[in-house]
Amino acid sequence: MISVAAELAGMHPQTLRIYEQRGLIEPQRSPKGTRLYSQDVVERLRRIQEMTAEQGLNLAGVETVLQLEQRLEEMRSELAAMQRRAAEMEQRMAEEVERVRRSLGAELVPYGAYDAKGIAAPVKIPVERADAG
Amino acid sequence: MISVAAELAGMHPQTLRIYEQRGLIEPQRSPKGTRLYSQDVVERLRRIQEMTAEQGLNLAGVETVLQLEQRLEEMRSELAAMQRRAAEMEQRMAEEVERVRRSLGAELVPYGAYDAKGIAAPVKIPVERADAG
DNA sequence: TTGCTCCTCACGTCACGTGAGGTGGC
DNA sequence: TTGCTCCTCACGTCACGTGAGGTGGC
Repeated sequence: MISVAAELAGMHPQTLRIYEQRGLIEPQRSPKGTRLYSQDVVERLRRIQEMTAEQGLNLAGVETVLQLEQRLEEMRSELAAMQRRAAEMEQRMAEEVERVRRSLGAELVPYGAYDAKGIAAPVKIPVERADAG
Repeated sequence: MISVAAELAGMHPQTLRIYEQRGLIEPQRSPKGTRLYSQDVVERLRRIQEMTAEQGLNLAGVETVLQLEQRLEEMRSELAAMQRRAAEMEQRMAEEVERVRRSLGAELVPYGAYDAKGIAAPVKIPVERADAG
């Protein structure tokens, strides 16, 4: 399996062993000790190859860059989640304002349910106000 | 000035010239061509020294890491701005809802503020119904 | 003159990758 | 046996830092 992975990553098999020793990759092992390389590991190897061969990083740089890229990725998704939440909140708030505004008129009308994300249950509103008679 | 900056950064003066040639730093120049190192540049040099000497990065790695760190910093501030905006919006919306509710008169009384997750709180409704009297 | 600056060239060191050498199981 | 795997050791190369050498202005 090491020869296949090395071929796929464009590297020398011995290089893969060295990278493993340095903790850059962690291939599985067969019961007999043969290294088994998953698709993920091969992708990581390609990424490393790109950094070392094309950009000229050394292995210390590769380690640091991989860590930083992971943090960047985490932050990206955090930011995306935040944007979703903000948009959601904005919409909900706008709906709430609209709903309450409507209730200023002659009648209070029931409004649609909130979605399934653990939001407070909708409240049924009396159709006529007590002093409206 | 190069000797002072080199001393401050713990480097050889010649190393500073090499870093400049590689585009890692950009010191000012006096009218006579002498390099002038600002505090910012010295800080950057210290950061580079940390990466090369302590972490063992080469210059290609330093370049990449510095770029990544800058992007991370930008993202951090973007995230912070986003959080501020969300909190602001939440407050504004809550105020709006409150204001409109008040204008309904005495009967509709909201209870409980919105919680931190931007979830709408249930609304307390007048107990009397038109047909209940 | 001394002590700084500017520059270029050359050497020493170290990290890294590759190859060789020797082993063992299908 | 062939062709793979496992491992360790050693060499070649290259990047990098340092020093030397020679210049010029306060």
